[in-house]
Amino acid sequence: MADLARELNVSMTTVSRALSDHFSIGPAMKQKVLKLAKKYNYQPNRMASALRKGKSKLLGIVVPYIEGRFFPSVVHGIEKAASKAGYNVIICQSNEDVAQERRSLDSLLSAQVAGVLVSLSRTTLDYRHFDKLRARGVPLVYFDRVVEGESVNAVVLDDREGGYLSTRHLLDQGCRRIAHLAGPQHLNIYKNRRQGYFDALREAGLPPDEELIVYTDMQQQQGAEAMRQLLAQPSPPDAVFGSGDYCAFGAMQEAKRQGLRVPDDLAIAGFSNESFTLVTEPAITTIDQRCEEMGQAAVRLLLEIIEAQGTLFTPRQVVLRPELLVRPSSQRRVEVAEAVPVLNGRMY
Amino acid sequence: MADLARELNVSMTTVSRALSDHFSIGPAMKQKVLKLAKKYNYQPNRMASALRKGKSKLLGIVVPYIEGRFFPSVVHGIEKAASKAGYNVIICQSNEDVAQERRSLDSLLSAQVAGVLVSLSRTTLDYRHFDKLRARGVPLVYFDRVVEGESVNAVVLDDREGGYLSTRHLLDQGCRRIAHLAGPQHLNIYKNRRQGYFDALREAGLPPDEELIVYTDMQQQQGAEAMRQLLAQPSPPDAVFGSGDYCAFGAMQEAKRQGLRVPDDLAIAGFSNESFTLVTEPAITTIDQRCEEMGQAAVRLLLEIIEAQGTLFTPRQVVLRPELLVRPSSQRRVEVAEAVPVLNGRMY
DNA sequence: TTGTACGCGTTATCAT
DNA sequence: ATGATAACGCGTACAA
Repeated sequence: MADLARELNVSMTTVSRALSDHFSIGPAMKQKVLKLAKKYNYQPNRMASALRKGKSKLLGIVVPYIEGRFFPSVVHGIEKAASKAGYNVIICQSNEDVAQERRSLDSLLSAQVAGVLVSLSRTTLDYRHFDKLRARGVPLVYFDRVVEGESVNAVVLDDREGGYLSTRHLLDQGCRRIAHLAGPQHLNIYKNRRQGYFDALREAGLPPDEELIVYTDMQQQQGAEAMRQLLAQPSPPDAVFGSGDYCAFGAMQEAKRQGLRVPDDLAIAGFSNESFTLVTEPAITTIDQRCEEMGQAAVRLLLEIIEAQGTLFTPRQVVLRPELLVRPSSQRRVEVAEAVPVLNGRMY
Repeated sequence: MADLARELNVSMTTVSRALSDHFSIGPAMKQKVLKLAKKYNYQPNRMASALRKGKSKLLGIVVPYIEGRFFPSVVHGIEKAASKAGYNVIICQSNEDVAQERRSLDSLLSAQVAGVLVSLSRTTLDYRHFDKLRARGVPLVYFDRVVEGESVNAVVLDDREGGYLSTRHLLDQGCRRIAHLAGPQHLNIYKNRRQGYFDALREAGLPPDEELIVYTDMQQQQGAEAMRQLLAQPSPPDAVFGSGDYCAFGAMQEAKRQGLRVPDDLAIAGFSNESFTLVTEPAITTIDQRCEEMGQAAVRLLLEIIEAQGTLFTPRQVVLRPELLVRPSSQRRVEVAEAVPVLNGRMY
């Protein structure tokens, strides 16, 4: 900037204003400055700007990990929305570890981020480390794995609705003994999916049967193990709603191994729309979590809060509607000819 | 810092030095400062530090997108390695678009990153925008989709070896007419995979047959379409080596649809170890690309260059060895009982 | 061992 | 419409 100012025989103030399109600078001057800036390949130093203004153009993300389908897609959505708004995104992984989550937050604070998006680690039971953000006036939006309550900003999928839709669908297919592979109940996503399952049963006038609920860690093996338990019962289930695709798939494998036909003897539904659910035989009915929308919604909310800095902002919880994807694993009566499922995957 | 200095009746210099563990500060003083810093919840301002020192603790990543299996895993590896070294990572997506790739670089320069990791967009044919980095003294490491040549720093998979291993394996299974679903040849990864295919054939004394090579965009549908073409030929192939898992899967579906048995009538191998390859029937033989290692290796190389700033550093190309994962889609003679394949996927 | 004073690149304030 | 100046938070050359 100093170079430009010298060459144009104006002050740095003028240059700065011209570059940031300040109204008090004449169009002629602006043109001259911009042209010279281009010529010299001037790059604004955002750090200096942020230091001076006390406002950076950085957002922080803290996720448990970047793998599988869910988090990468959400991050994808976040980065897309953020960059459109002129923000860059710093990403941190907590690796499902509170201590690392804490360190990530400190790191982001040091980096002077303008706001933070968090999905809680599985081992986070105490939320005090997030107070630091508040204390420093850094807005926070949770997504998916959130702190419950009206006092936080959060974007979540309606997991209850997802559980409800799945179970309801299985009921519609004529199933009456629907088992549920539940996830760790201290995570509200799994609690809510189970609640949706209960709600659908109740609505259908079926009493919940504890025998039909198996608690798992959501892995494929545990799904298979759970299936073994369920099939060993005197009156085994005629359908399974799994809280996740991996365990649902494990259950399906075990059922097939024992000679059951899917969906005729046993209908199956999973959760998360993992890409592999499209290529199993049969393809697995599942719930799409609107990952990318979730990321976008989270960024929108966060930017809103950032812009409302100073003003009082009433915390808001955004709830996204899940989408039920009906596939052969649960379709007992095929009414319409089914299109061949196609992976719309990337080239790698 | 000013507050601490005042409270301890020392200068900011002393505080600064104590916090950065400078040798000229006595242990007693250090303790006092650190204690008070903790009490006041002091967070260093990295921006100010970076501005002053001209060196930030930020690395930039530019990837085409964050989806599928490959890039998320590499990013995972990068973030892990970077944070271990005290760096934060800013992530940008080019969305396979040169213009956006350019903007991402500008953005990262503005953010004053200490170094950049890039995997080229599919539409990048001209590399001049990367000169800006050099001009500004910002080290650059390419990974996977790289600029060819000895003059750049890069980490790549030995794609040729991957193609060779796959084809060699198919030959070992007794296949003699091995088709190849090739990818866009201006991307070296696909060129190299094809080269490996050629090499294996030559080694086995088989002449390459252009009839057996179909060029695709790597999508599932094109794989199926390619399979149709191949099976319509007078002497159809007895094996297919696909440059990617999606097109290999499309080919397999089409083959099954036409009544062929896999692997007996047609053996199939893909590339990339997408998670779905484990759950198809049969599970698809593929090549693991060592995604996480690639990320780590890229960071290691980048940090080496950063630390060698000023010194002359000879550009280096790191080549990772691919791993062939043999699965039922290509195994004609099962010699050992196969363990049940298990998705080691995350809980979502 | 500690302190003084300046500068990193930018922008807000006040003056012209 | 433009300029002079100070300040954001930190690190360091130099002096003490």
